[in-house]
Amino acid sequence: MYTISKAAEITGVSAHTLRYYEKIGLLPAPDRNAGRIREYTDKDIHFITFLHSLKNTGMSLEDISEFVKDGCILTKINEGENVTPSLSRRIEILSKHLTKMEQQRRELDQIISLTQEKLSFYQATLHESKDGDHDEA
Amino acid sequence: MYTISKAAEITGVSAHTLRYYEKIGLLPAPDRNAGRIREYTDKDIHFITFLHSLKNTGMSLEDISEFVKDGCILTKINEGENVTPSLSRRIEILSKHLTKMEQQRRELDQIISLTQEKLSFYQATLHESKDGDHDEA
DNA sequence: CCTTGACTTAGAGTTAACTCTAAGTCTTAG
DNA sequence: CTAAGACTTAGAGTTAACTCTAAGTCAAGG
Repeated sequence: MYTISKAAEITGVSAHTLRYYEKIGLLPAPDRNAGRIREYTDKDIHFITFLHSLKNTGMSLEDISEFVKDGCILTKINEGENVTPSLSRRIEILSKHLTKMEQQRRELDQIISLTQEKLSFYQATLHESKDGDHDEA
Repeated sequence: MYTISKAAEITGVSAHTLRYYEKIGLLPAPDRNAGRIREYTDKDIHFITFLHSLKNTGMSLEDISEFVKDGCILTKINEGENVTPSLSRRIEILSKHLTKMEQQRRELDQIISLTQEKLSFYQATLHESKDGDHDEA
């Protein structure tokens, strides 16, 4: 069990932002200690970290919202609540996001490869120049 | 050779934004037809697409700027201009970005796997329910 | 010749996503 | 008992990255 500031520290999302996310419905409200103070569980922490990853990979809060709510990913879908959208709708949303993420993954891969190439080239150059040119400008 | 609006169409970056990027120094100024109208080459288009990928994968313009300028990735580094930073500095910058992107890729991979799992689960459920439950809410 | 699409500068407006302030309450540990 | 850290609502301020408007110029095509 973690307080909001502890959760902030662990996840890298500020306490302010955690309350903000809760307010806009992006995060489920955590349980409260004696009905007063937020108590984040490991599961909550995990979920927050997951959202943070989605953000880091360039997804907007709006998209994340649709993704986690309608897609119900990582949230309880088997507890008999009647709030889940239809199966085929969920499949549609998840497929859409999957396609987008796979495209993004390809782009990222390409950039990583390019960067690695460039980097090896530089490093080779640095080695060669040990007896000859010098480096600093 | 492409006009700005053609380039916009191809790359998905608006003409406005192309001029904006040029203005803030993110894009090199393309050659002009009779010194007046921007003419984008295939190389320019390629570079713009590359920048767009960086953006899509969540990099800020500031980071992109540092990445493409100091890292000199995809830009001319072998034409005897004295503007390149030192080799070791470039290596440092590229390494830093590479680490960040690799972390991002790990996160993205994780999300993709999770999504794929969820999706197969849904699809299996959909198949099973062919004789029994029905789908639409 | 006039419309279309390119160009310019300068600056205003917008949207997303925070980020903070005010102004107050409550509770527990020292 | 008081300071620290939790909480509340309501709303103001900030930053990034566009996005658009104004108000004008210029050149080529139908």
